[in-house]
Amino acid sequence: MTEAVDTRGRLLDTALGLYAEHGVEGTSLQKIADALGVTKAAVYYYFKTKDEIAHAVIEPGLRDLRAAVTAAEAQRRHGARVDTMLDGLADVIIRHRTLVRLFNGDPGLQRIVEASVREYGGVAERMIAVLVGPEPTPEARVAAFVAALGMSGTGGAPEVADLDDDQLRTALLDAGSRAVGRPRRR
Amino acid sequence: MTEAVDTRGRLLDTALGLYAEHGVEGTSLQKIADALGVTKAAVYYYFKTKDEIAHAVIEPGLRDLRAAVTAAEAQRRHGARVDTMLDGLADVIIRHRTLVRLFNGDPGLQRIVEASVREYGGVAERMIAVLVGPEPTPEARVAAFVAALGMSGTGGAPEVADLDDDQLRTALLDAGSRAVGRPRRR
DNA sequence: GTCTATAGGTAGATAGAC
DNA sequence: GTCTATCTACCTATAGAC
Repeated sequence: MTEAVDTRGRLLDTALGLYAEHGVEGTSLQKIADALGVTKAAVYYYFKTKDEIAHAVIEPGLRDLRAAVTAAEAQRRHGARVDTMLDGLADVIIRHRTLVRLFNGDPGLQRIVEASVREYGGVAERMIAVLVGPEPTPEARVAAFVAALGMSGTGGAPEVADLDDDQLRTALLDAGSRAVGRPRRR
Repeated sequence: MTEAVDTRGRLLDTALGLYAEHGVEGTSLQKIADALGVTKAAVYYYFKTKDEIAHAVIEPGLRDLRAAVTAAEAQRRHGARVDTMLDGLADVIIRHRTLVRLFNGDPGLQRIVEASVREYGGVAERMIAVLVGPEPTPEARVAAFVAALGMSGTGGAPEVADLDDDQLRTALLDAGSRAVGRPRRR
């Protein structure tokens, strides 16, 4: 614990907020520096390049999602794999509301994610594979995408920002489960 | 019908492709001009500003979506309103695969859309209102967003680009209908 | 209808003072 | 750890030739 404020952490928070507003490619280092109240040169003290900032912004969300996918893959039966996956996805969405929306939508952020294949490791593809299950029909693939993209997009939408974490988590899980054809009992 | 190629139309197609790759704010006039094989000045012959291009790119999709929402609102019973809305949304998604994905995800494009409120007219809000119905519980609101954003995001996803229009349309409609709790009969 | 040329500004990135 | 100053490259946009 240092006495100084955590400038690096504040920088990442600031960058995420600006990404949500202007997209990654629309967010200049100047904008980040201005919003943070420092100069561009100060930003370069923490990160060597612009891409490195975006990379650091998405890292925590990517870590949590990878853990959720791994937990789902560990289940033996298909039904349990799907349930565990959607449950873990809902948790990740709640913990990273803004980030997950950009992850699905902003082309600039997607470019960053795909460029760093090492850490990425195809986590989205693994998630879809779990949701699709052993019979990869077109219908099953589309249903998996609708559930995953619908839950992610909704979790980051400003229109549901008024819901508290528990309400949103439960409602996302219900809708996503129905989309893949596994409605939850009440 | 002119002998000359439709440069203005090619320009809009080119811009949409670049938007999908780099986002609206990451797409410069230079990139558009280069991809088109002309100079920036030629681009300015057709459009006075950068925003005007983005505006023209989204206009056809916005028109079709508005028509679909209006048709749904004209139905008397809630069930018919939802069915008509999802059916119309699926059609719009099929006709504008790339655009609809950006519409939901790219912050730069959303800024353009919201800036032109006249043509916009809150069509997204009207669509959600139709899907939510007379009882706007948090669960119903979330389900409406999951269906709409899930269908839109999936329709523009490169992973389903191999499906033909009819296959994708039917699968999107099935998954979206289940998400809002109105599963279709087969 | 497309071009060259250029204005005026901002981008990412670096060097070196404090 | 943050600053000033600066580089080169690119940006949007305009003026005017052909």
